[in-house]
Amino acid sequence: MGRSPCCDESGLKKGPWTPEEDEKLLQYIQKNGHGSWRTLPRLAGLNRCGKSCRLRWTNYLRPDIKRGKFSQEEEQTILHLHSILGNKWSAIAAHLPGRTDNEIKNFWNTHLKKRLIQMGFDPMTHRPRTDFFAALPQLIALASLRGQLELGADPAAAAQMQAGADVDVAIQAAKLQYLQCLLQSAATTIASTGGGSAPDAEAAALGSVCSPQGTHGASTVPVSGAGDHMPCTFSEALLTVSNEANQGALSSGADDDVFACHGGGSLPPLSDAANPADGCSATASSSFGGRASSPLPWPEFFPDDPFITDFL
DNA sequence: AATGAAGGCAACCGCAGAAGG
DNA sequence: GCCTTCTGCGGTTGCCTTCAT
Repeated sequence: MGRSPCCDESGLKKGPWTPEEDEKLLQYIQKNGHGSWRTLPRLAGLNRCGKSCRLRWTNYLRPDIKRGKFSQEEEQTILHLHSILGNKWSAIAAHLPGRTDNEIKNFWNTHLKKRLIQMGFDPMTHRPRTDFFAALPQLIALASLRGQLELGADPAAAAQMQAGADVDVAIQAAKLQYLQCLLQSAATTIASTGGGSAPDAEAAALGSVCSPQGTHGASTVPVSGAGDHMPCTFSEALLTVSNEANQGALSSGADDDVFACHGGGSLPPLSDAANPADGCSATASSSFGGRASSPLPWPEFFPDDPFITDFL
């Protein structure tokens, strides 16, 4: 490709647009359409390159542009589509009438991305940060070592603890297996990140996301069934929660579904933890894989989680 | 009130693919 | 099939505004 930029001709104005320039461009396009962007500036009497005119039109002057803050529904749609499409801003914008790709990109970079990071999610994969998982084995080993040292240094305490050993060992084993399950999930995520072609992903998005006309909310949850689908990315969790909230189901134990992995101290079955193909091993190729009944830990798994702090 | 830092947004730049000759 | 031109997209930059000290 290597083609020279269209704006390298000297004498063409750059930088912010003046109201007069806006008016000229608006008038011209309303009268004649934009036609060829390259010739437009000359015909419209603008000392700008065509590229600059096109950008100004599509991002600012277009009459159907929606201004103002993004609604919660729009946020959810962006999060969901980004988890599937990645940085395909134009594709995401196509699902948000009145919003430009530039606006969505800016909103993502300045708000949503930071929020995900703050909540411990990788903004690219929408999954818990892998750097935490990378450090987890060492933390576990350290905790184990500390426990053994304490036991060895105090025989009386060791004897006392032996009394409740059966229960403790069982709990610790369960917790360990649960953590292994999480680690397994992280490894799977890393290994499979980036899979899937864009058209496929977009098709999947189209199938599961709101219509362009914006009937969000409950309908944004994948059609596969909110009842048996467990969230595995941030946006899915968000969608599931909001969906269930919309249905007034949260108060009747629906949150047990969303936060089933450890919410309230419940743990996945031990047999499940040993099986990499079960629900505790997330696959990143699609957010909507056939995980019928196994809970996923992602949405609520944080380093400061009571379960984790308790374990360590 | 002044100043520096951080945040937010508009616009630019360069690349890649499509279209046309 | 190759080359050139045009358009669109995503990443990045820089300016302006807001906030904190």
